[in-house]
Amino acid sequence: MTKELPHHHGNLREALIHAGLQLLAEGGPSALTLRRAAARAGVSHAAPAHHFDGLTGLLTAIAARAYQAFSSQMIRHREAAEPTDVARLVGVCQGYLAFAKEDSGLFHLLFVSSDVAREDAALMQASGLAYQVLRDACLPFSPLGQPDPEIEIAVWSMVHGYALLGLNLPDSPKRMIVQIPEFEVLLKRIIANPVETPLALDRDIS
Amino acid sequence: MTKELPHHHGNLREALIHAGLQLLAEGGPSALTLRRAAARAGVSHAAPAHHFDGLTGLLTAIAARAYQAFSSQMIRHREAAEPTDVARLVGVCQGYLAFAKEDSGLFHLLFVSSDVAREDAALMQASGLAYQVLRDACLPFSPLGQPDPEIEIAVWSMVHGYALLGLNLPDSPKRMIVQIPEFEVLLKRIIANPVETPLALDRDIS
DNA sequence: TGTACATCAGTGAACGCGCGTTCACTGATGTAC
DNA sequence: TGTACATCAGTGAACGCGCGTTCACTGATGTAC
Repeated sequence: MTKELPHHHGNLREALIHAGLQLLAEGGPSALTLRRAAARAGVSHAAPAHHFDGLTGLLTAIAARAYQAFSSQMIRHREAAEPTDVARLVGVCQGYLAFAKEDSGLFHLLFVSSDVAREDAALMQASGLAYQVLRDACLPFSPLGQPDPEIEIAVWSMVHGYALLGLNLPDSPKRMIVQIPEFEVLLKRIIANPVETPLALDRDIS
Repeated sequence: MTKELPHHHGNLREALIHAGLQLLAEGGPSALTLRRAAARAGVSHAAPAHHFDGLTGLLTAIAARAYQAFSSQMIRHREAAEPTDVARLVGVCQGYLAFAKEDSGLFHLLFVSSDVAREDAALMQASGLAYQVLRDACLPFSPLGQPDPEIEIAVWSMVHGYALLGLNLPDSPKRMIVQIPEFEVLLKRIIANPVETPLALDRDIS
């Protein structure tokens, strides 16, 4: 807590990013301000101006870092799954949901916050890598063996909506539903029965 | 603009709600404050305290009104659709998406904002009615002829995720997708091929 | 119908808060010679 | 190896901003008699 770093911090930029990640994890989106991040990093509130272009700059750098954690979470769940195409896609989605639930402050930053410079190069690269994980997992289910926007958006929309309904759903409608089904069950409605090739299923229907 | 209403406003509560709806529509979630709503209603900034329990009270009243508009939008699209079960469900979803797109400030208030008193009775009633519209539209696709959480959550998650990705998606991943499919196409993956009864499809596969 | 009075719904000044930002400054670091 | 000096990375005081809230007040409304 007490830092004896004399005047020059050494790596304040990195320290501010980590402080911001902590603040978001602890108090949600509204908990992160420049002044608080500076205080958490043990530095005066004017110091961040030497490293970031205002609050937006700090938020953008944190968002890029958060996308990396997001990708890692999806990959971790994928690698822990059975080595089948279905299990790996389910795993990626479970990583998506786990990140949304466990790091909801970061999830909000990635998908909701309007204070992030979305055009930032590092951020765009990090987000592109994250979405590539999801797309790769969808590839085995594309009818032509190449990326298929239809299945990608179907899976992506469903997992994203499921994540956000779980996070933000008012209690009233939640109570209207007797039991929330597992996401895996919902997902299989999409991937097990491709509309285009109903005869190519590996379930025997004859 | 210039109001000659002398001291007593008449129906300030209603005027504040409408001012808030306007502010949200014009400037998004951050544009609505007590002071601005009061100014828009042509009244001093201290006046709202006589009608609402702080900012949260005003936001909650606005959210209840927004749920009514949300329901209306879904019903309007449903009634404009062909009188088939599929077309009506597609219509309800298109109403859902239209509301999210056209009234994104209100949509944010309903599903994202943390400044709303979710336990408010009027709000819970309004949200319950809105969700009932979606549930009713799903009913014809439930295998047992009674509400089926699985299909409801599947449809709900997908339409919700599709709406939010369309609103908040960073440009980078958007550019990764060649063409965003229409929601109707995605929806039919869910409702046309129920997992439980693959042989009961009305498409001929023999 | 008239009068006294309680209640209601506004006003406007003031408060404290945390915020991002600016500014002159100073101590530490790095470099040229 | 030393020395002069430019540059960098901090400090802390101060600024203005808009916010929600409080407070004593006052004009308008409604009611009892």
